[in-house]
Amino acid sequence: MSDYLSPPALFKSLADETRARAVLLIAEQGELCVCELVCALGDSQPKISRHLAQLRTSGLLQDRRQGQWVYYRLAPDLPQWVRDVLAATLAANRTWLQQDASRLANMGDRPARLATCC
Amino acid sequence: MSDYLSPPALFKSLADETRARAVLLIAEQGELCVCELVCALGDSQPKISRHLAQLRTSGLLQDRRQGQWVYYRLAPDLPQWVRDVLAATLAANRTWLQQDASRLANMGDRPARLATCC
DNA sequence: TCCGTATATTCGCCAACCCGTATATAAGGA
DNA sequence: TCCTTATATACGGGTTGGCGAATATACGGA
Repeated sequence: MSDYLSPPALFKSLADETRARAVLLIAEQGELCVCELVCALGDSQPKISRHLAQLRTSGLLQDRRQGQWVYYRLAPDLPQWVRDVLAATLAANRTWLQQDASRLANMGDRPARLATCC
Repeated sequence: MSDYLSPPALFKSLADETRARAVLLIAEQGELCVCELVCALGDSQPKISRHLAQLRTSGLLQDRRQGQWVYYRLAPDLPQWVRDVLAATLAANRTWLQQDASRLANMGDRPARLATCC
C-alpha cells in the first residue's frame, strides 16, 4: 500500500465506471460503507465489493471495520498529486455523479458512524 | 472529438503505460511527431502509432501533418479539468518521465517545426 | 515515375478484465 | 447455538485490450 503509485497504475484503478464513481463519491463524502455504495451505484453487492477490494489493493482506498459494516475512505498516505487529480475530477463532474449522490442522500437506514470522540 | 469526456473514459485513455508516457511527454513539450515518440519511448513504430490513434479517437490528442511528419499535441478543446489532471500528474512525476525525456533530448536529426509566422 | 522515409492499419494470438452466480466468512442479536 | 445481515471470495465464461509481424498509404526527392 505504500508502494509507488505510477500514473498508469492510478489511471487503471480509475478506468472502470464503477470504480471511478465509487472513488469520487468517497472523496466527496469522506467515508462510505459497502451497503451505501451498493445503494448509490445501484450495482450488486459482489460487484461493488470486488471493485473496492481492487481499489484497496492498489493503495487508493483504506478500509475500516465497525461492527458489521466496513467503511472505505481514501488512503491517508495518498500522494498529493493523486488527491489533486481526484479533486479536479470531482469538482468538474458533479453532474456526472449527481444521480449516485442523490440515491445516497435518499437512502434510508444508513448505518451511523461512531462519534470521533471514541 | 467534441463529445463529452467522462472520467472513466479519460482514465482509460491514460491507463496504459505507453499512452501515459506519450501524453505526458506531449503535455510537457507542446508538440511531438511520431518518430520522436518512437525514439523517446523506445517502442516500435506500429505500437506507438496505434496508441496515438487511440488517443486521437478518444479526443485527447489532435494531429497535424507537416510534410512527411505527423505532429501530435493536446486537443485544443480539452476541458480545463483534464488539463489540470495532466498538469498535476506531470508536475509530480518528472522523475518517472526522465528517461524518456532524456532520450528525446539526445535524439539526433529531429525534424524541425515550421516557424509560427507561416 | 521510382525509391526511401514516415506513418497507419490489418490480422491472429494471448492475456487481462469484468461479470453473474454461488458460496464462504464475520458480526450481532434472540 | 441459530438466524439474519453485511461483506468477501471462488468459479466459469464472455469480452476487451495490447502486441508482433506484415502490409498499406502518404509524402518528398531524384
